[in-house]
Amino acid sequence: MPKNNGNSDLAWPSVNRLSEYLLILEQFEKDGIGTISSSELAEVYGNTASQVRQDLFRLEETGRVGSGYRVDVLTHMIRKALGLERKSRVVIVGCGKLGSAIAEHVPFEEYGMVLAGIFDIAPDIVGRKVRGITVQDVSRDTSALKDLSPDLAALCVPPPAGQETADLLVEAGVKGILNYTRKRLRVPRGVSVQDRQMICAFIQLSFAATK
Amino acid sequence: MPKNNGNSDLAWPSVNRLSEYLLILEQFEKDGIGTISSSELAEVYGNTASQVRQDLFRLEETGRVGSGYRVDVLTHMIRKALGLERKSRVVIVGCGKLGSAIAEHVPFEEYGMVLAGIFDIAPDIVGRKVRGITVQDVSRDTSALKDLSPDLAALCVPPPAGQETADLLVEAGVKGILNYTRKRLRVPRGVSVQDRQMICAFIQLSFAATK
DNA sequence: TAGATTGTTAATCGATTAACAATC
DNA sequence: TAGATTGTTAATCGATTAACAATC
Repeated sequence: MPKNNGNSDLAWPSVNRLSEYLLILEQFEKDGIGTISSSELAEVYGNTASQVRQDLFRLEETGRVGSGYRVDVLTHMIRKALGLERKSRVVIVGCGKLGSAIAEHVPFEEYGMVLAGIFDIAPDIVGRKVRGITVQDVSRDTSALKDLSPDLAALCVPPPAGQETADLLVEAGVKGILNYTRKRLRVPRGVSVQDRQMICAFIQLSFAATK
Repeated sequence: MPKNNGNSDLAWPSVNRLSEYLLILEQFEKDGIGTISSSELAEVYGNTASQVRQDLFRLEETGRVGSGYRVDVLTHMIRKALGLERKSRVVIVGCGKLGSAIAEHVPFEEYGMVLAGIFDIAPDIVGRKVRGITVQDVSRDTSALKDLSPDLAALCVPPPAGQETADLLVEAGVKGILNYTRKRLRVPRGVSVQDRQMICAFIQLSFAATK
């Protein structure tokens, strides 16, 4: 039986769905459900069984003909395919409402990441403890950022500081930036930026909702 | 010259890009740039000139052969195509760090939306003023939500309350929900949900960054 | 005028859906 | 065994890219 080798590259739409399947499956796991079929997963996700199978087909090991997928095996395989054993080091830059929301609510440890540091420049924020981490001053001491050897960053500073801060991140070796700033960022090749402007989410939602 | 009628339906990937073009163009406008070419926009967005033209082609009125697109005309046409004259009424449910970040930083008014209300259930949050709006108690008075006749909602409550709160929103007539909760929501047909779990953004970023 | 650049059709590419044999 | 359901290939559909005539 031909098996798929784990390093086959996943299509981008597939990666997006897999990360969401993972959350769904973990919910199933918590609810004590041991096995699911592609059509059950499709029902919850909101796509087709065929697409689910096509997505899972790329994974190393998947289901059993006739009886479906074991939830525990599947979550493990998705984690592996998405590279969640990597222990990526995350930093948050800008610790206003949004930055601290991310720090406090995103379960990094559960998905192979570590919140390595939090930065800001405002005197009334620097020095505070957020989720057990002391907020450091980016402006004064660039080496502090570099010393953390961060892989990924969430950029939550006010728009005017966006590019400048992104440059610092790149210099510190960050390879991926989640941009919550309204400004577009210029980064060198090899660094990926995902734009996550909240207003766009609302615009898209408003379009979808009146369709 | 064949012109495109404004109600032609846009492809979903196109809608997503258009909402981001809009932010870019507004930045250009602020910088005093009056005209841009498809290749300049593509350069900033990070796609091809051909794709940009294909996206803009669907709009009612677009550019001028030989000399590019007028930034002001284009922003106006994108706004029109995305339906941003609609004055959608937005409510935020759950006013913790994330909910209040959205309330304070998302420029609803600039994009044809109104922040109509903010809700929570925690006694220490209800009654506070956030962006000039008094946080109301959802649990005690469901009619308060209904009275606002909300169109769109951002769901920022803790996971256990997700479905229950979504039900309230649907009952109040909400047609689109931005789900920041980790749980999947069940909603009737006709209501659209966009899942915006932050951890998924990090997972996707980590995958993209190590690609 | 010559150069630039859109509007728009056609070609290509990739992703989704359909189908069904294999088999638990 | 019969029913269910995957693994996997093929067919379809849609989106992106290429190309170029029209024209500012």
